[in-house]
Amino acid sequence: MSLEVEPQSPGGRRWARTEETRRQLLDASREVFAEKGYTVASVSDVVARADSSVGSVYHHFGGKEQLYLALWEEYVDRLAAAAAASVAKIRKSGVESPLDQFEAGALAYLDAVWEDRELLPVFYAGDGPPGFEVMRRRRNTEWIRRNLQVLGLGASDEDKLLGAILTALIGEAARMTAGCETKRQARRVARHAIALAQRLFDGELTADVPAGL
Amino acid sequence: MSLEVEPQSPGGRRWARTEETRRQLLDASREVFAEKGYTVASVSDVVARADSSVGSVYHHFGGKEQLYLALWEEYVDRLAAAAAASVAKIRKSGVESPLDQFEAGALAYLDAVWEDRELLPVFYAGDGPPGFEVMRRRRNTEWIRRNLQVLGLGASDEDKLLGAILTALIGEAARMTAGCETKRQARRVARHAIALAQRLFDGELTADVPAGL
DNA sequence: GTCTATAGTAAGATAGAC
DNA sequence: GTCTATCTTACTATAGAC
Repeated sequence: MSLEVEPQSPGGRRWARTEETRRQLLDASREVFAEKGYTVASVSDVVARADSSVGSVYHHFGGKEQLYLALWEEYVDRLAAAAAASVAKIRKSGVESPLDQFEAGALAYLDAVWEDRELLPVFYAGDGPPGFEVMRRRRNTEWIRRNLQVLGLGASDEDKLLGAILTALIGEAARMTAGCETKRQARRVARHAIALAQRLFDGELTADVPAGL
Repeated sequence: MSLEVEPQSPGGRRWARTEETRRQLLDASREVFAEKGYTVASVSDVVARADSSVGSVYHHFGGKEQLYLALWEEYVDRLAAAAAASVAKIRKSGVESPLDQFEAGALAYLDAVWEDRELLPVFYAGDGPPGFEVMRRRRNTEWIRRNLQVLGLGASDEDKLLGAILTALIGEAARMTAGCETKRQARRVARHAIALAQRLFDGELTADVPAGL
């Protein structure tokens, strides 16, 4: 957007300062959105918390909505990365079974949800910018479907429904783990949810997938 | 609220007129909310469509939010009534199995969703008054749990999770049936969803429930 | 890049005539 | 009960100094 060509001062101060402002705003917005929700929270609330200014919000993000969206992007990236890393790791260790890979990925995902549990209600309370809920749903469903296409899910109505339900199932598991006090409890919930998910696959896949899976 | 003691004119005109205004506003709001969503739609839009006035909205409902809520109450009542009627009917005909009763109720529910499919996105798009999403979720979960307690679901974390997931499952089925062109397709989706739901019960209930179920 | 001060806008809500 | 006209409020978004 703006010209970033000016040479940074020794030690990268200039960039560091800019990035710091961005971070401060994101961190503050996380707190404020968590407390008040998107609709009620105002830009003033955020900048007050961040010890920054309205102008900076507009400079860095373009407005309240984009600030919220930026926070969300960071969040989903973090969760997706956790899941992907776990899957990569287990594949490297020689596990080929898609179901086992799903289990590992889902578990890592839900662990990450728990670690960052303060943030989940912000995006799942149904209080975001107009159109956000639809966007979030689409993105989640997309992601689940991509992760499950190894299991041979197609584009039939039945498979779409299954995909949507699995997405919802993971979503409910996420809500519940996010509400857990301890990581132990969260893990328990996660494992149970995954078991339920696998119960849904079972009937669906027995036709095509070798029994050894 | 106001004094309703004045004698109605012959044929109940006075009351009829009042009720008519209420209905016009509800019907108009249904259309407007369906087209623009809650946030974007304004009270003026609604009264324009209803050939009514802002004052009337505030007189009858108290504001935009309460108007939306009234529309929702009507909607959920209609769906719940359809489900309850179907369950009552099948029980009267001698069916005792909770699972069969669940099937009948869910099917009737989803049929009703399809009949009134224009309205579903209004309440499931995540665009309602602040706090609505939470309220809707609570209400749905409550309702599902009440309907399933005959199946012996308790208050453990596991059962809560199962309840939440079943609620979500019905929700996804509802979204999808609402998007179907024909009643035939909708039925297909509904049946499939119910089959998936029963797959979730199966593992859960085999311990307590006689095999004959 | 950061800030303060201000403008602009819109919509929910109310008062009061009929 | 119904309507019109108006008020009030609060926010997003911008302009412009530093």
